Amino acid sequence: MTFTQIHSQETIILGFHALSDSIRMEVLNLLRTRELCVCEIKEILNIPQSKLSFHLKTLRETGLVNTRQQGKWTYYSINLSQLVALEQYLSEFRRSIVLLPTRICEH
Amino acid sequence: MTFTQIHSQETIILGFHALSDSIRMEVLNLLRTRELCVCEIKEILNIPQSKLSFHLKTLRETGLVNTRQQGKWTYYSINLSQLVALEQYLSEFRRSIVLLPTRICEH
DNA sequence: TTTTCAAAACAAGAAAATTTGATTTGTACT
DNA sequence: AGTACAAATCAAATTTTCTTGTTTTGAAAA
Repeated sequence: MTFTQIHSQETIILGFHALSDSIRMEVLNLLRTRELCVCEIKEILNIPQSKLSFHLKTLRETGLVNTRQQGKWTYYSINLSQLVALEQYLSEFRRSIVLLPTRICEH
Repeated sequence: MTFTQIHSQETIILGFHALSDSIRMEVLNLLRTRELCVCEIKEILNIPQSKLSFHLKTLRETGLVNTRQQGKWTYYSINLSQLVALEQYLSEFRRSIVLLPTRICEH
């Protein structure tokens, strides 16, 4: 790769994987304007607690969300920097593209 | 969602899924500066033809690559517009984020 | 029309991700 | 200590994705 790479390719790939699920996307959408605790997300999405926990773990592990524990509750919020990292990866990748004319395979 | 959505959420999710695999990413990288036919990609990546075909299908179905048939060969190239669509989705999503102070769950 | 080669499609098996229900952990309250 | 609730963890079942080897399709050349 010829362009800046702060995050490893593996980190980027895991990030895109985290974004490739509708439940995880819904969670990120909910967190766009405010932090929420698990029980709130669970009630809004109306899914089992362990299922949500699984997806929250994916989002946590890929750095897309932050967590904050307060008493019994755990609050989740968006981690802007990781989102920006993925955005920049795509942006740099796209800018590195050179559209060349058709060619011939030498086989 | 409060912002522009040209592509359906499902299309976006499938797009991110396509980007969440190292072989598919390597293919996209190879296509950054030129189109290549399947046999060329296969030799560069050194993977079985059917395996490559599977991943190329994913890239095709999600609109990330274009194909051009010439004689016996099929040339693959990057579809810029789909890449831009994913980039814009991330960009708009990120810009829609409002970082608010901590709050309290009303449970 | 037979042969050859590129590449898609297919079917079966393997691996990975997701779902489900149950259990555990941690914190606060009595 | 005992109870209650939030949320993580775990194990088993299910589903989806990926891999492998084989077969089929299509285009060109003999």
